[in-house]
Amino acid sequence: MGGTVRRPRADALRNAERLLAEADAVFRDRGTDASLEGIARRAGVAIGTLYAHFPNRRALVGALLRDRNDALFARGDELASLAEPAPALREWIEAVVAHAATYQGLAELLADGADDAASELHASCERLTAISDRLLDTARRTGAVHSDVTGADVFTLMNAAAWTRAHASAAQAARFLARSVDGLLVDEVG
Amino acid sequence: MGGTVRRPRADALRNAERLLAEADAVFRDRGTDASLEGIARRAGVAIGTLYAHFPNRRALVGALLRDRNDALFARGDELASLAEPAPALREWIEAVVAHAATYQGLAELLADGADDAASELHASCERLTAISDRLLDTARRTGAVHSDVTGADVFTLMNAAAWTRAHASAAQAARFLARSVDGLLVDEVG
DNA sequence: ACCTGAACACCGTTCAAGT
DNA sequence: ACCTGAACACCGTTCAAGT
Repeated sequence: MGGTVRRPRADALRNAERLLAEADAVFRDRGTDASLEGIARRAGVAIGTLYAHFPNRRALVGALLRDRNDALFARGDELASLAEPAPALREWIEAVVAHAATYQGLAELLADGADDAASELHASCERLTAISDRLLDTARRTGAVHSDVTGADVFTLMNAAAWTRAHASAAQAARFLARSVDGLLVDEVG
Repeated sequence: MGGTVRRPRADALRNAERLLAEADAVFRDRGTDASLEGIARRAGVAIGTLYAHFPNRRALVGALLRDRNDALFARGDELASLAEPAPALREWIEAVVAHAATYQGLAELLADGADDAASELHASCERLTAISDRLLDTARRTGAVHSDVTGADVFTLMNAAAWTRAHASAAQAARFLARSVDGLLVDEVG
């Protein structure tokens, strides 16, 4: 109460930014299990500085994802107000899968984060599930989707598909995702 | 040529068996990424002994799986000769998923092993895919399964489902698997 | 023929000391 | 207010020396 928010020191800000930039590069290359010491080294700071800014690996990943998450949530809200709910749901799932596959290991962090309230990624997992539920609701009203599918089901599917992207050929992963999404939708046969 | 196969020394045999027993226990507990040093310690041997018997982690996992794999392959051959191909395929998939989920991390080793001819698990991955293809063939002949599904698709699905078992609630994982298998089968509606 | 364990290179995490 | 880097505890992997 009455505590003034101090603006961070300029060097601290610069260090945080360099750490994020190097972490992004390294995680894209080697996945979210990559060495944190290597990231600090590449950013030109001591390992203690990395821990001062990001108390653990998930916090670092979470910071890296913040902007992309916001864009994803906004896109989800847009899609929810679209005329055709089936393509909207499909596009939503594809966007989230692409997101969850940006780093190898991220799908695991997300899947685990949904069930762990202490995870730095927990809130975004709940948001992804909630948006999925919303898209399903409208899709259900037009009979485009099977009636018993939940947002949690979609969240599970998205993580499994993202994981598959890192552990199967691109072709196999694409087939898996397409088949999974088809399984949610009610056959549009005459 | 003419080389006589030497029977291993009794102590070497005992060490290998203790290593396998402890590795199984530890892997069930902590997954296939668990410390090999810890396993050697628990088995009462030096770390070099573990490496002498099993040159790498995959070789250790592979040795552990040998018996279970044989049982699985035999079951697959049985199922292939069953009258009703749809339930046979379903049971096959469920058995393999249970197998691939015995250790956390095993689904990843299997998925990666399919594309890596150097992996100690490669041969069993190919066998699982081949048996899946056989079951699909007979299922296709009775029109029970979608015509474009391949053994590789089923293999991918099984790994994704096994991975999900370790990274979602049991209920979610079961729903995911059930929905995925349903997606393979042609609707049996009148 | 097999086993031991030191040796090397690496890592996560904390925290006293500096600026 | 922030940064440094030593300290501690741990690990994978190899290989010379022993039995």
